Amino acid sequence: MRRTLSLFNTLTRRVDLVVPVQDGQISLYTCGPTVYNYAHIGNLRTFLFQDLLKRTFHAAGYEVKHCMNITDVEDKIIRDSQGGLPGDASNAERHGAMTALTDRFTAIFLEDLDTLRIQRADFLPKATTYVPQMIGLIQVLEAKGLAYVREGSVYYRIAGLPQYGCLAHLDREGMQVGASVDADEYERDSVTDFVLWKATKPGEPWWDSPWGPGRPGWHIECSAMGLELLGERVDIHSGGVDLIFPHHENEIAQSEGCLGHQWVNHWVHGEFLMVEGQKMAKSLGNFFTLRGLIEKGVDPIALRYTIQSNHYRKVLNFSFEGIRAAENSLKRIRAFRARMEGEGQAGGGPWKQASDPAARLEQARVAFWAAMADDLNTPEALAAIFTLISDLNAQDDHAALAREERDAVLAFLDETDAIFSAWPHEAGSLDAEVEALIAARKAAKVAKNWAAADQVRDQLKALGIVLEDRKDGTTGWRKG
RNA sequence: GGCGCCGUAGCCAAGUGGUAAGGCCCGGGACUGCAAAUCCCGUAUGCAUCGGUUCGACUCCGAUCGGCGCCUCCA
Repeated sequence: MRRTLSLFNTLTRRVDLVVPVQDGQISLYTCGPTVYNYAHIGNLRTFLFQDLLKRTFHAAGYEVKHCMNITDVEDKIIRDSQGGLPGDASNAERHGAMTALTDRFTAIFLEDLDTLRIQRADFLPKATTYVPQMIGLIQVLEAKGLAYVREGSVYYRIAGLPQYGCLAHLDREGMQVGASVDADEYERDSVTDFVLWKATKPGEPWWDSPWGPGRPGWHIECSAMGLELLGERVDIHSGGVDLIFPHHENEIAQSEGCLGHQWVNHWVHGEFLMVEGQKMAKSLGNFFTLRGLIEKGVDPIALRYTIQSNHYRKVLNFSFEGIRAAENSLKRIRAFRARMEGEGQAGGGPWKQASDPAARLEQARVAFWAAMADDLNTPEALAAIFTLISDLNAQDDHAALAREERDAVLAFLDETDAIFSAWPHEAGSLDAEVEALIAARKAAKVAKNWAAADQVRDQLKALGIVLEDRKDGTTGWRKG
């Protein structure tokens, strides 16, 4: 069974149904990191949103071909990697220094993704390995009259492409170009033209090209890798809102200028993250990396949940209070899972009303998917899970759910966890040890030696195990 | 100057023409040796403010106040 999904499309500014170019298959390009430093949690919000997007399509029955590039040549990378080299260093040495930096931070970035349970893309191309394709693309643009050379650099001629501005909804008349830092640095025909190939400068690594030594511009990287790995028609292209202009607008200009037809059907952008009500900035002391937060005791999965439980198109205000709320929300879902994995024990207090667990479950599934299909409305989708939890907890208190009903609920939790990856089945390898301690505690309880009984409970709590006494006199446990 | 977003309970947050989902926190009760988990009850006469349209508006329109983003560094 395949579900249809709709997403807000920056191109149309509407929530549009996603209709794949190839039935049942989604090609997804997401702009990856520039690997010159640690990713901060704002960057990671975008990657978490894209993981949600990808996993949702996968869970909805699509095959997803995902490409995320690694930008490993760029101004800041050059700035940070070339400092220790002598002025007469060879080009090979310069490339070596650049690669040393980018390899290091690429590895760190991938570790961060693993920590957050972000699935690896099918393709993780490095820009530096696609320079020939970039040069080829620029040559096509040159042949079509959309690019021109000035002093060893190549520029895109915006005036040659009528649809320029269609993504950002900007028109050239309304653009304020005075703020451009580079405005007079290059010999462009128009200040709005952008660079495709940069002529080399002293102290920079370079590649040979038909226009002399130089290096690719940032925007051309994504066009080249996207076209090469995902083809001429891509279903979804995604990034942070700040990439709408100029990066994605320029990608469209390059790719469509080259192809002569539309390249990407759906452009999807994730909003920014703020910290405690302010922009994240090193000067404000609120600049967080994943590793920094973990050092402060933040559970990375709580961060994942915090970010994914808010809508991706709304500014998210990160706070430690929010992390705490997320941790407690997750406890509730996980405790419910543990309860469903165990056996029921009826006999609770008052309740509102009986329900048919199977019908109630199906209702939750329908609500969950309706929310996810409507532009990834995760707050509403999670609400469907929480109301199910409340209803079935009450139900199970009174008339214990049968094994097959519990298994059906667990299947739904697995189905939703395939997207959120925050309430998986936890294998209990400590069983024997824990059971022995529980037996010891039971003996103490029978002897009404409460102090000894509580000591066992504290001992297990220190190991991350929470005990739950049941009505029938047995004791259950779970990680918590 | 141009384009655009947001303002819902202590905190987070969905809804967007038919009378306020959900989570966290908090108070009361049940259960328990005490807990934990769970359940039951309670917690916004109101959705920034002021007007307008409508049988009816948080939801549409206008104005105002407040916060934010983009207009070639940026997730």
